[in-house]
Amino acid sequence: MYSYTEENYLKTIYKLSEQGNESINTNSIAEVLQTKAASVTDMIKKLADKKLLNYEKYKGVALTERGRKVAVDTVRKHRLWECFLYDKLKFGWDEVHEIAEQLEHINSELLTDKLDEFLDFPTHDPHGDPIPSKNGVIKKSNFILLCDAKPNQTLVMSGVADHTAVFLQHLNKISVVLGTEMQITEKNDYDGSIAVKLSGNKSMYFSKDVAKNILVKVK
Amino acid sequence: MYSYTEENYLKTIYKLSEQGNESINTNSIAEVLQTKAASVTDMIKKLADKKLLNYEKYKGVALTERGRKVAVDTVRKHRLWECFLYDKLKFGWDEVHEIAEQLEHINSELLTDKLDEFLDFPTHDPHGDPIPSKNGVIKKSNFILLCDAKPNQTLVMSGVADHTAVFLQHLNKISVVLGTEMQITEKNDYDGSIAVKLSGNKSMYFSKDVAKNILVKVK
DNA sequence: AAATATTTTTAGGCTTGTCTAAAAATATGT
DNA sequence: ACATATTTTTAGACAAGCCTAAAAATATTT
Repeated sequence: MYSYTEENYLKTIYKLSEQGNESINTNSIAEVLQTKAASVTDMIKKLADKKLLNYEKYKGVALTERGRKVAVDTVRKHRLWECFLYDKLKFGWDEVHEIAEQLEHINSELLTDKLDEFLDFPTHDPHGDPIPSKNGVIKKSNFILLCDAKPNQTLVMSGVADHTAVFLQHLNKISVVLGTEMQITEKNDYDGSIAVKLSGNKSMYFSKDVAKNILVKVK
Repeated sequence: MYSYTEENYLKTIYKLSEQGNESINTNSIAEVLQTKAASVTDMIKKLADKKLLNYEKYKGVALTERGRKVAVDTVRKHRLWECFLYDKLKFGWDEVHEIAEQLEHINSELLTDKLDEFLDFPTHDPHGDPIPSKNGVIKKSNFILLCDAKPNQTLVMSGVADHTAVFLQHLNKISVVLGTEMQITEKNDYDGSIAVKLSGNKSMYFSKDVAKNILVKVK
């Protein structure tokens, strides 16, 4: 239906839209896709011709409903494959993204449905991101950043704001995984660092850089 | 490493080689890949430049050792994915090929290894074809065509010579699956048809057209 | 408001993989 | 063996997706 490249453009524009930006500009797409602005302009025109984007010269782009559907479907496939790689093949959560970048372009609706069923209809991928439903609905998570959480509540580690392998590997190193429970015991205004209490009377410090990339929910 | 298209050319040349032909000619590749001879010539030159094929103008091509390795690895991935689709996702054996044609191009050695392990190191795909080992060795099956088998031996249905969906669906219809046991009770020279006895005192007729596409092994 | 800086688009070109039409080589038939 | 048929290759073109360099539009400074 749509090419590998077209799907990647749509997915990128979708993700930039999710990050708040109303209208997406050429350079930001180029940066994410590691390509040049001129190439982005070419593709934007093509996708606008196909009614997947609304585009006015020099004014940036926004997804149409059709474009959004294609993007969300690609995200759905990506996250389902990540679940497969993590749950079934025992890949680490720092390894799944790269392979899912390829698998997300496999074109078979029946395959996606059967994979979903095989995985027992997961709601979140290994990084805590929600998996869109077949008809394109994404359940908004009510997660907050650890650095914004209040002390003395029981918090459950539920996701990440930084999806890079290096950050995920750092969490591995300090044994922080999805489901880890903690209570903030101390917040230091000076450097934004946070001390928490974990189960079994263990405690741990998070620098601001780490705390601002950890998503938790209040238990 | 190699493009989707390059892998498909190498796989096609490999399969044509397996079917006996010493040197593979341009037109037969074009026919399998549903493309034109001119396109094949272009790609052949490219693959020969990359030392994946031995090629002399107007004399056809043969895989080099390197080319064979790439082709066999693609076949390995294809057949492993077919096992996954059939065993885990419960696709029919007539449905798996088409999807595996896409999945075989996913590029991750670790993924292939972990998939192999997840499937418990299968030796044959859902059509009875052998799965090459990681280092490129294929165990030759000692299967014979049903039409060449002798009467009064116990035969085990073990593979197919025709991999098309229509043939596989026909076998579904007559309930012939891998593992079905039978004994030939009658061979008709006139039309090549064969009568067999199945378990539970059931019997069945195979036309020559069907019998020549069923592979069995003697129990 | 003019000058400067930044962003975006256009113009033209490259590679991959495809095509058609014509030329060249090989194979076949008499 | 020579004419004809078939196969293969070459030549030139096209679409997708990318590039660089230059031009045009927009944004920012002063």
